[in-house]
Amino acid sequence: MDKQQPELNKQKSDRLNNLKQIEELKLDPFGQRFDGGQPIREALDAYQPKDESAPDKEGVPATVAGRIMTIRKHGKTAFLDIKDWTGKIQIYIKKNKVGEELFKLYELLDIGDIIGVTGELFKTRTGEVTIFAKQFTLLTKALAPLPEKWHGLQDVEMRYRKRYLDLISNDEAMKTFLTRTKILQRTREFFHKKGYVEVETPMMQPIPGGATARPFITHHNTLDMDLYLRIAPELYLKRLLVGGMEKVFEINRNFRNEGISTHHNPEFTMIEFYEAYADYHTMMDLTEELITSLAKELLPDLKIKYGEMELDLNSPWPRKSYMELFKKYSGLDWSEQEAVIKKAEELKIETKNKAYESIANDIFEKLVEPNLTGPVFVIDYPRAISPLTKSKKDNPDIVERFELFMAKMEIANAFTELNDPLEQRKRLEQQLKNRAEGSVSLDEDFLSALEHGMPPAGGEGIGIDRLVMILTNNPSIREVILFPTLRKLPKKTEKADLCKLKYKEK
RNA sequence: GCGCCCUUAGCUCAGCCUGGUAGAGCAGCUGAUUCUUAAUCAGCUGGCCGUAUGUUCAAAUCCUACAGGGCGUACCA
Repeated sequence: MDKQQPELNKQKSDRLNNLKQIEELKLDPFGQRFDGGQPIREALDAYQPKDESAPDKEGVPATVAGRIMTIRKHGKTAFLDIKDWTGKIQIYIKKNKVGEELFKLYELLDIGDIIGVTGELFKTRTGEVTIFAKQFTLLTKALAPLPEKWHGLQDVEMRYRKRYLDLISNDEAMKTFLTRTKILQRTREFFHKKGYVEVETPMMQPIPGGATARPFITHHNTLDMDLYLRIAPELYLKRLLVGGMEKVFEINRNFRNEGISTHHNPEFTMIEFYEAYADYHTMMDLTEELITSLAKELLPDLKIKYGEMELDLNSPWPRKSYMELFKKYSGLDWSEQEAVIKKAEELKIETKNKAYESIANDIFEKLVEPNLTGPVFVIDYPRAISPLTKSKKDNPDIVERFELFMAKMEIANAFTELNDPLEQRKRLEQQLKNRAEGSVSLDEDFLSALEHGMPPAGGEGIGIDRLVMILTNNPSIREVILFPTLRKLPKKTEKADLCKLKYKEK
């Protein structure tokens, strides 16, 4: 039972046919360098007179390049909408303006093709700024059709798998990702202005540290050793503090081999920054200043709508203690161990083989966090769940740590860094003891770095993806990561059938 | 990991409850059209109804399994 290979999609074969005819006209269907183009936004702006009494700038020359989104044919004339990443402009093509030869090429154009156009700006009868084409050139023939012009690409899975189609056909997606790069750029500028330097530390680490997530393992053949994709850069950045780099930041990916959800992607972007001679109060001020300045550019009044929630980012942001919040929402004092454990069992929280602090923290996550619309700094955490943090002077069981919550999500986590090597060893050993077998060994080199003296410092990590979610009002982390982690498709994936076809002919 | 939901033309979606020859819009093709804009008008093409198994005279529709995806939940100091 040999099933016939399905025929090439009709639309694709039609386009292939157009391509052949273009080649017969001695034109290159995949184009050449195109000089002198301007962003479409700029062309549109060039037409609009600044003050309204000024006359329209009829006839201003314009040259743009972009993808054809729609074609409205009228016999010997046509209107095309072409789009680049700054905007969309209408092109008017008239047979007796561009000449017989070019008009032949126009007739072979398809939606999705990329063209370059030179002409003059004018306003149509209906008031749309348009380029009256004198000249145009095909820069790339598109052999596969675009998604539907009005609804765009809706299929969520395909939007993630074929992000290029999402970017072409959904303006909102493009906008989100351009905003994301803006946020990254502004963040870098912010830290540079504060005298920080950007550094890069290993993504592949022999001992994964700085957090407790399960790591991804890989293997180096020549060295014949296992390496772990980092779960955090923390321990390396602290080594730099020891080395005398006083203000450092790193923006890069972390990898955690845990579940996937609307708030979790296995690889995610984090900025971590460390400042010598500072503490967690310094970090709070810095964070508030940074996020406020990022938000101001997008939402000048600093009032953010995120889904159903409304966040007011105007300073000052409240700072509330962990213990206080615990009491407020659980109705129990953190020190009432028996009552707390009972409550945990009621809430179906796993309590076996778990440290008390970790059980209590589960309650915190379940009962308190859903109330933290924020922005709010939760400060002063229990020591046992914060092994890298310095204790408060007046209470060794509480540490100088805060987490920033926005829209019920943990956005940032920061400490006054623990710089006592003896205390640090104790804490890490304790942590290892509490963990299941098969956990990783102690990072002795990190401890010896501390023995050489790390200045008192404040340090922090901010989850960039989640911050972008909030600032662009996206409900899923997959909407702000260009290529989110997805399952591999089963054997029967869609083939790039045209490529095969072309290859066969040659 | 568990629960609920989704998968039909290149794209956006109906049809499924109540089994009986697979529908629309966009896109595409042919023709008309020298200021249209979700252009319009006339005609046409295009489906392994996610995959596999059942039940049935008959399955897009009902059952089961699997795959991919979404949401929720769990895990993730």
